[in-house]
Amino acid sequence: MKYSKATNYALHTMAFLIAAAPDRPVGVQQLADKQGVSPTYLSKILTKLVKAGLIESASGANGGYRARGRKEDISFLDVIQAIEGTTSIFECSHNENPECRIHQVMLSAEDAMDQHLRNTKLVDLMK
Amino acid sequence: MKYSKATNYALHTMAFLIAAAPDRPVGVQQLADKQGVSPTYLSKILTKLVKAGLIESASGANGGYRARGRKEDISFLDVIQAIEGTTSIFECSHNENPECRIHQVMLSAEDAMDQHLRNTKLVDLMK
DNA sequence: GCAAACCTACTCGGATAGGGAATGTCCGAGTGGCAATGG
DNA sequence: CCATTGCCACTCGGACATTCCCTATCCGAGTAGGTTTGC
Repeated sequence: MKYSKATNYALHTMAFLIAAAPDRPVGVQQLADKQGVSPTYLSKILTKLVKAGLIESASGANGGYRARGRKEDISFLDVIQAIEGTTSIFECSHNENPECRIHQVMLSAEDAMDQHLRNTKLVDLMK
Repeated sequence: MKYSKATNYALHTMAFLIAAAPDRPVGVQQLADKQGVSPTYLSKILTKLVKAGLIESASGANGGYRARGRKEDISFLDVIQAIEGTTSIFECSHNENPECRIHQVMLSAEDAMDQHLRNTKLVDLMK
């Protein structure tokens, strides 16, 4: 039970993009260098963030990635779900019974964590 | 990012053991039948719970497993950590810097979930 | 002693994660030809 | 007629997107043999 490293890279990348000046997009090479991973690998992660609508990409000369929308609204949960998906953290074997108390407890525990991640925005990191 | 099925089995098994009458230990065969897994597989899960001190085992004829200690004190977190271990849910790639703000946010989010799991006891399931 | 029950080590296939190389695809920007226009 | 200007098509290279591949690790399960204990 762990978050993948991709989530880690995604969070750091998003934090960088949000902190960067918004006029010029940032290339994947620069982002990859900063985190010590290959550009190809990071590109896959960035594509997920693009599909989730958190950033936008520009091809061609002077292209790159740029944060999208109101920066103040982007939460940790947005980034995590873009990478990990939105499936629940726990699956009960007794799924024929949606009333399983154990399942309910696990869901509410997960919800407590999600609330925290939803209320913490990436802009909170820089103050 | 998911809890393993073993955790699921462990929780259901613990709930059953706590609900069972405490006088006679329960055999692994009976527990396995109830959840539709092989006895040998469940045995490995039970061994982890024994090592964590949550249950105790009795060899020989009329042996089996039995909840240990005060049932009211056994929380969801106890069972989960017995199976999954206690390592953190998130590892920051920038671990050379323990001050990483992203890491701190993730830890506090995990702590919110742990609090919930720690405060919910298995006896709460039966009322 | 024997059978019931747990304990442990080993194996094994499949799924997933982490990572990289190569290739495909898109797009801005330079370039060059050509026509229109003004002197 | 000649030079300047403007326009259009084409190419080219930079940059993202995607596909394929390999490796390591973990999970879910099962087998086999050993050990303990009650009768």
